[in-house]
Amino acid sequence: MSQLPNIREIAEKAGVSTATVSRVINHNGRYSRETEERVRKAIAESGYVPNLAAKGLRTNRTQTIGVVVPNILNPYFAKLVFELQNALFEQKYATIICNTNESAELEKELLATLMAHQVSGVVLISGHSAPVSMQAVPTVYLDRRPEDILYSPLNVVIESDNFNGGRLAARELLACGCRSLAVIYACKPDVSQKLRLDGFRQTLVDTARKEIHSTEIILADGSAACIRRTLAETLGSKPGIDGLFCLTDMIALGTMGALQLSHVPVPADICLIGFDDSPLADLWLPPLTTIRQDAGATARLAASQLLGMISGVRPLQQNSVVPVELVRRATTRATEGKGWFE
Amino acid sequence: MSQLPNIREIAEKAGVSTATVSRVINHNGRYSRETEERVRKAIAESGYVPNLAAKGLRTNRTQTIGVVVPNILNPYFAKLVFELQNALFEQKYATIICNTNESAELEKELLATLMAHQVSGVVLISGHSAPVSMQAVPTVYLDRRPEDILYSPLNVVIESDNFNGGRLAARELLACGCRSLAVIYACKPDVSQKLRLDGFRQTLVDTARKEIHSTEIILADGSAACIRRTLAETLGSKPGIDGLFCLTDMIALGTMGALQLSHVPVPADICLIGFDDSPLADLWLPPLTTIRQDAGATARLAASQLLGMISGVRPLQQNSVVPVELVRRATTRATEGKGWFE
DNA sequence: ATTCTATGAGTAATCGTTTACTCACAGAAC
DNA sequence: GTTCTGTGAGTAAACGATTACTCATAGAAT
Repeated sequence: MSQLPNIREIAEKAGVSTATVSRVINHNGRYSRETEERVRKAIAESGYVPNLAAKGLRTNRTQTIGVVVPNILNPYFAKLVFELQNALFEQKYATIICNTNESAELEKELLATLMAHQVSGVVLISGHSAPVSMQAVPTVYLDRRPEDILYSPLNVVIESDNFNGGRLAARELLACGCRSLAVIYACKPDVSQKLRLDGFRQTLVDTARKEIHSTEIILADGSAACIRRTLAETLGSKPGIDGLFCLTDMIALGTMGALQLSHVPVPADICLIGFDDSPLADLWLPPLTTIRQDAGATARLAASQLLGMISGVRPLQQNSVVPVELVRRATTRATEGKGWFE
Repeated sequence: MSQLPNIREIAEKAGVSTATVSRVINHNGRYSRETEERVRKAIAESGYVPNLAAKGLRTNRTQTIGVVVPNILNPYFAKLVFELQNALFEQKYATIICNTNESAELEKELLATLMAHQVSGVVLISGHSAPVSMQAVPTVYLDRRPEDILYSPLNVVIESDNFNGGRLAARELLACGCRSLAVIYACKPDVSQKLRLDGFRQTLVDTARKEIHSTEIILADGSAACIRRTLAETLGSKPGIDGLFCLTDMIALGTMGALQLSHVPVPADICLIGFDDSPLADLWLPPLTTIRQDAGATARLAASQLLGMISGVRPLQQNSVVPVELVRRATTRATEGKGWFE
């Protein structure tokens, strides 16, 4: 039960005042080289670690960032969180990660908890905007932009170039020779997903070629069973579909599973393209062609903007768009003869 | 920039002292029903949230738990963390999650950060034991048991019944009629994996049947490329292998990919069984037979034991073993004729 | 010799809570 | 009428850091 040493003990041990110890720790203020050495020695010998609760109380800076995520079980979000954490830890910030399970109510509760913990900033992947009580906390909206976001020097949005992603997907399918396209998504697309959809539609309109048809497949939910059912129905009523754009990788993998079960060769009969470049996309067989959102770049940008706002820098722009790129793997290369299956 | 309200403002608004407000908030001490109502009203009206840094400073209880995990990108660990978080949040505890990327050095640094944050307790999935400076913090070692763990009323180990899991895997393969088995794992198995291996070996010894052979395939690393290469070599030099036990699901999926690429039908030619019951096991095609570690049960047990220790209860046992179970899916059912592929 | 300036370091107030003491008051017991 | 007991609520001292002031000293400038 030996109590942890506090700053007073260090001060005593080094024969200085607590103020001096604090100054040495924070490289803040003046002290002689000799004093510094004595203090550092005392710290090292006693294994002293400053109490961040006390520090946070005094300075209102807790060195803690709250990250709110819809579902950490989704590999893409896990990647995003992983990268965020790395970037923040480098700057000595700890990360409190919260799952909302897509529930707006739970999200409110979690944000209140984060406020209680006096987080220095918040990263929100949510699609909702934060309550007014949080306007004083620097916030980065990541990946999903809330519709009713209130712009302020403490709010910033970072999102992938979803519109262009949708366009790239459409072009790739067309380049593979697909003529009857379908886009497939869960019934309540968020703002980001709508942009992907817009980019896709716009591209088809722009090509303005009579022989190209397109339809939309809307899923009641994202489960494998639902995908199988809905896909079977659609393929039954509209035969000839030869290109599918799935608005997320998870849906793409579910779709691929459904196609494999019905012995539809991919990409020979149907080309398939996802969105996210989830770690699974590359692991799957056949590896999924997809639109890559660069989780590392996005997370690093989010971290730097957030830390900037925390240290009082007004963000240069309220809205950053991270480029996306097509990652061509095995589900769109129009191969000769047989595909990966059958 | 309106400052958050503090307890003094609430006290003023309700016409009582801060002590009374605190007592009402913590259901601690005496106050009349009428006073309580006035205080609650003031709290609700001002959206007051107690400052946990101050509370933690005073009480040494920060309502925060540190969770240290080797790699949150591994779906099984993600599930564990997810469940832990749910269980802890229900009890009003926040969770700081840290990734060690399997680095012992980074782990030390992360633990120091957690100490600085005055966490109330720690959950460690690591294989190493915590440094002595952390002996005062209640700790749950999860999933992987450190070899040199120091038992104390503040240390507890929770692990799956790995030995029995190994046994179940061996029995399942034998029940499928496999006669030439192999177990496949990465070169530095941790304690848990060694136990799985022991259970597997022991079962083969126990059956004591001459016609049953077994070998071990040791991977230099867990990458898909390495699995493919090593597997090809082994299958080349020792033909006839008809049952594979992979010590983790991720290895199992890599193995399955390698087999699919070499057109080996699963389970017709080779039966395959994993360990963990990662969310991917069920998503994959064909769905993977595996030994399920119940992440939900494990996490809930960990949370309750940790919160128990935090509130001063001596744990009943230092070492809890959570049962595992065989989940039979499509990679071991010896089907008639063709398997899922070819 | 006096004043000025720069440097190094200490004093003490402060952050927002909790909680050990203290106390006023009302009713009960004597 | 006095003492005792229980209840409700206030006072003020912590908790461990940071930092605005203050001050002693020494060397430079006058």
